[in-house]
Order: sequence, then structure tokens, then C-alpha cells
Amino acid sequence: MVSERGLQVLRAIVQDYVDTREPVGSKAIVERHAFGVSAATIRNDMALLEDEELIVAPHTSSGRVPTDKGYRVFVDHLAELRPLSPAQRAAIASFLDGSGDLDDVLVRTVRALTQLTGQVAIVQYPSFARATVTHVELVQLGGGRMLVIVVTDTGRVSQRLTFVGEDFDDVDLAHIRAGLGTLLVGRPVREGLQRIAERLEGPDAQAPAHERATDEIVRAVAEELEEFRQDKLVMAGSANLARRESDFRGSIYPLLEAIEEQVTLLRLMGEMVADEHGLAASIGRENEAFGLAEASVVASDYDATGSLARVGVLGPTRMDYPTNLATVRAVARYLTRMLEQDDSSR
Amino acid sequence: MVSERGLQVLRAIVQDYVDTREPVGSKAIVERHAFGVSAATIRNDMALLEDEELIVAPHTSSGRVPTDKGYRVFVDHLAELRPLSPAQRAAIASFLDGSGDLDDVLVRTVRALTQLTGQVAIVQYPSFARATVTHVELVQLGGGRMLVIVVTDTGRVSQRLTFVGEDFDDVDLAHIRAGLGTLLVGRPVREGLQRIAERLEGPDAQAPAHERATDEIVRAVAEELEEFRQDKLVMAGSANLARRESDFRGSIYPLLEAIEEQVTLLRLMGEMVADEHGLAASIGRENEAFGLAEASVVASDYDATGSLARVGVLGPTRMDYPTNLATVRAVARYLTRMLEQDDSSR
DNA sequence: ATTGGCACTCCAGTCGTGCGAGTGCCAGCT
DNA sequence: AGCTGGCACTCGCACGACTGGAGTGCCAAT
Repeated sequence: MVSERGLQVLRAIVQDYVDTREPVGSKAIVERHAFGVSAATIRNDMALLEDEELIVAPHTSSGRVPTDKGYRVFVDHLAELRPLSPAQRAAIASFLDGSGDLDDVLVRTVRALTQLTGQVAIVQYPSFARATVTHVELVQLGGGRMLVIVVTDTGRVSQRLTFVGEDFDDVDLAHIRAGLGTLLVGRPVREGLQRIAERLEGPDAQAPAHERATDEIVRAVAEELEEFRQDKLVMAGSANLARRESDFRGSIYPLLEAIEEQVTLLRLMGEMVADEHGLAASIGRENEAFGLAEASVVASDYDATGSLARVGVLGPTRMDYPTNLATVRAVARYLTRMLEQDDSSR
Repeated sequence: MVSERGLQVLRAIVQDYVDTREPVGSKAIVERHAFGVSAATIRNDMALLEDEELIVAPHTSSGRVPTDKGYRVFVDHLAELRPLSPAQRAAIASFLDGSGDLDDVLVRTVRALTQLTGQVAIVQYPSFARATVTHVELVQLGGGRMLVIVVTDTGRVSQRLTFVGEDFDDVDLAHIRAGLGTLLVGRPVREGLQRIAERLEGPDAQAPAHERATDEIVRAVAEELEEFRQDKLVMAGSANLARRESDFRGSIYPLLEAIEEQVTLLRLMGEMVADEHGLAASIGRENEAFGLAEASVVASDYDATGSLARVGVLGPTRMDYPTNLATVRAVARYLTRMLEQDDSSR
């Protein structure tokens, strides 16, 4: 069994390894940390840690490197969040302050996060399971083209251009608009989708030709709602992956691909399990199913007026967890506050 | 002076080097190409090409590699576009066909292009110097929040949420909407911006408090128009940069950064000079000012109902120019046709 | 002008060597 | 029982020497 000091040795190894990017040996540990014991003793502890598969030696005669399991123990039991400096807090505030719609705020958030951590930053749009539709607007562009706009109470706005094949007069348009309103406004997105499906399949389905055009509009609205339901990401800082090449043994290709795909990261962000503080980490091989075996993701829940979502960073498994966890949490909290204010001004 | 055969030798060197990624020697040339002369003769030609700085030898006793100048001559005088295979043409069609708004079409275009070339694909939004405003729409969201929507005849739609501080009744709103309409609809974006500036500074500037709110709306419209004026890019395939690492001697960091910045690439795309077919290439060091000294951009103009813009690919200097030029041109042509159709259905 | 021949250069790979960091183990100490 | 110093051992890595081969430049001959 690993002793208490053994765990401290693990912590020292993780810290030094993240610092120096080189395997750390027993001698280096006694030099850099005041353990009050000799290198030989540390060696014994390290042997035990290796038995537990928390660290490994890349070569027979080299220092040790934490395993993914080692990082996991470090994050769960040993890491204390490194508090942010006042300058960092100020940076968050200056990045995020200033009004704008949701898109705008999230873009600024992701920029702040990539700036502060030097990693790839990811912000998940608020989940729309609980979002409700507040407006449906139709704008006729002429030539049978119609702009369909849907707004939710979380501040998200979506527009879509659809070709309906005919132009309506104002009365008809108002009628359709009102119909959509009673169908959707004040309802959660999920429910709105159901009601639309019912309407399209309902007894009215055999309606006259004129109705076909309105069906087209309804379909466009449904597509937009569907898009709301699918979560969405904003990202920034992908160039950081290429900065210190040594961070990733293999190619960064799968990482860039995942970033471009988005859907992989969405699933990953969704499946992570947060602790009681809303913090979550997914480390190395734990991401193997997502093709990100050499990467870690650190994320924090934030609260967008009732809808939960996440902000996080993606980086090498060998990342500075205490700092990244603290930064992600600070940004998430600030973001939550921002969105609350926005809500109250509504 | 370089002989006619000398140029053919240059062509052979470029082709083989792109193929094999290794310096090409005189012997390899006589083996792979039917020049009907001996290696020694080729060597003499190569010496001349080296005098002209069209090729260099990385080491005293190694084959030759084209210089940027060599690539330039190749592209300008020696490259014949490699015609696309029917399968490739079909791929373009299947990617691009299907309706949708401008955003949608451009996203599909950029995907098609990255798929076909294996490079980073870039599509520039149509320039809005000549775009005219067709609709301005206001949607009140309650709580003093207003959604401002602007549509241009190029099919671009932009929405912006702004906080105006008060809610208008329907009559006032209609009045404001009509005012904006006469101010902007049918006018080019550039002119619209001027007229807004005049209005904001004009004698009405000292208007009553109620007018302040409308000023806020006008300002929001101005911001949107400003955004139209700034060109915009869609990109895809950045992961391709990391695929064959050897393509870039240094780090791909500056490239990823340029991709994220966008503005650099926008300037680059804008400054490239097209030939009579609307094709343009910027090679290696020619991009040095943009931090892309190891990359080339190949682009083709396309015509979005009168507004000129570009689609292109970004890749290593050592890229397959004939194929990329042909692909970019084919996609640009298809895109032009698509947008024309769309226009006629208006 | 083209060619075959030849001497020359220099890269890239291989092998051997020595060094140093780090380990594991053990006997002795507290 | 746990800690420590010591010691032999293992490897990775950097360095240098050597060699093979690809490619060049030049020259005299055609």
C-alpha cells in the first residue's frame, strides 16, 4: 500500500514533470522538495508507486513519469487549485465585461480562457433542454423567400432562410405568425418540436396547396429548434497545440480533427462527470474512445439562467491541472454572474 | 539564359519534388522523364537553372529543390491545369447541390474544397462593396431589448441584439422601421453607412430622450453594416496541416494562428493578383509579410451575383499546383453557377 | 552542343565508446 | 521497522570515426 509520504512523492513527481517535461528521479525530488529523507527512501516509495501503476519509468535507468492513473489520483486527491492572481482576475473581467448577445459573450469567454491557460479553450452553449421559445418572427424577402427567426429565453437567436415558393399578403403572414406563436411561444424547445411534429402529421396534413407553403415555414422552424437542441461549441486557441510540439508524442492531427469535428468534443464534454464543485477532468487514455488518448480536458459547469453547460480547456495530458482547474472555475463563475445580470435586466 | 529544355527540366524537378518530397538529381530526371539526352546534359541545364536561382541544392552533393522563384515560374509558365476526373466533378456537385442560404452554401463549398485537395480550404464571403441592403427588420423582445436584422441582396443575413432601454408601441416601431427603410433599403452598404453617420451627427442629434433609443437602434444597424463591409472567411481542413509534418520545416504554429486570426488571411487573399482566368497564387516567401513564408495560397475568383470574391486553398509551398489550381477553379465556377441560379429564383 | 568518365564532396547510416543519471538491492544504523 | 549510504548495474545519449552512395562539376572527346 502507498504511504502518505508516497502520495506526496507522487504529487512532487507530477509537479516537477509538468514543470520540466523530463522524467524525474529520486535525487531531483529530495533536492527540490523538503522531504527530510534521503533519496534511497524516496526510491522505495517510488517502487511502491510503480507497483500501483501510478508512475512508470520510460527506460530502465531513467526517472519516473506519472501514468494517466497517477494524474487521476493527483487531480482527485492531491491537487489544490492554484488561486488566480489579481491580474488574472482582472483579465477575466476585462475580457468578459461589456454587453452583447450570448454569442458575443461566449466568444469573449473562450478568448479569455485560451489567453489565460495557453490551451485550447472550449465553451459549450447552454443546454436547451430547458430553454423556452420567446419569439418566432417571419420576414418576407420577396421572391418566395422567407427569413425565419427564433429566439429563446437564454438569449440565443437563430435565423434561417427558406424558400417557400410564394409570397403572402400581410394578413396571411400575420395569421401564420400568430399560429406559430400560440404553437411555440412560452414552450420549451423540446415540447415545441413535438407539437410541430403533431401538427405536420395531424388531420390538417391534407390541407390545400396554400398550406403547403406554410408547412415549409413550419419545417424551417423545426430545423432551427432541432439545432437548438443539439448543443454547440465555441472554441479558440487551436494554434496552442502546435506551440510546444513535445507536448504530444504523436501527431496533433487527431486533436485538430476533433476540434474541427466538434461533435466528438461535444460528446466528451457531455459525458464528463463533475465533482461537487462542478469541476470535471478527463485524462489521457480516458479519452481514448474519442481519439484523444494523449490529451486531457478540464471543465467546469456554469449556469446560464438555469441551463447547465460547461466551459473547459483541452491540452496535453501533462498539463498544469491546479492552474487550469482554478482558471476554468473562475471563468465559469464569472460567466454565470454575467449571464445572471443579463437576465435581471430583461 | 535558360533554354527551352531547361524550363522542361525545371518542370520535371518541380513535379518530381512534389511527388517524392526529396531533392531530385540529374539521374532521376533522365530515368523518370524521356528527355532523350544524358544525365550530364541535364546537369548543365541544372547549373544554369541554379544561376537563375530557380533551383537550389540543399547540400553540395545532393539533388536540387525548386526555389520559390522556381515555383513561381512553374506556376506562371509551365503548369497546365490537371483536369478533374469525373468522380471529382461529381463530388463537387454532390457537396454543393441542395439549397440553403449563403452561409450554408459557403460552408459546403469549403468542405468540398478541403476534401478534394487535402489542404486547408478558404472561402471569402462576397465583397459587400457592391452589395445593397434589401431589408431592415426590428423585432422587439421585451425588457428594452431589440433584435435588429439586416439582409443584403447577396443573401447575407445578419442579426444583432441590442439593449435600447425601452419598449416601443407598435406605431412608433413601425415609424422607426419605415425610417430605416427609406434610409437604407436599395442602397449599397457603403452608402448606407454614410447616411447613418450623417443622420447621427445631423441637426436631429439634439432630439428628445425618446430619440436616444432610436439612435441606439441605428447604431446597431451601423455596426452590422460595418461587419458587412469587413470581409469574412469560412475555412475548413486545418487538421490537414498536421497530417504530413514534413511538409513544413518549422512549426505549423504561425499557420494555425493565421487561420484563427482570419484577418491576416483576408488581407492576403485580397492582395493577391489574379491572372486573366481569375486564378492567383502566392508562393512561399511572397507571403513572408503575413508570417506564412513556408506556405502557398492558390485562389480563384468567383462571382456572387456581381460581387467578386475568392475561394482558395492554403498549403505547403511544395504543393501540387496543377491539381490545386484546377480544383479551385472548378469549385469557383460551380459556386458561381449555384449563386446565379439562386439569384434567378429571387 | 552533347556525352562518358572521373575525381570530389558531403550526407546519412552504422558502429563502438565513454559518460552520467538513475535504479535496485543490501547491509548496517537508529 | 524504517531509513540510509554504498555499490554494482543498466541504459540512453552524445560523440567521433568510418563507410557507402548519391550527386555534382569539370574536362576532353565526339
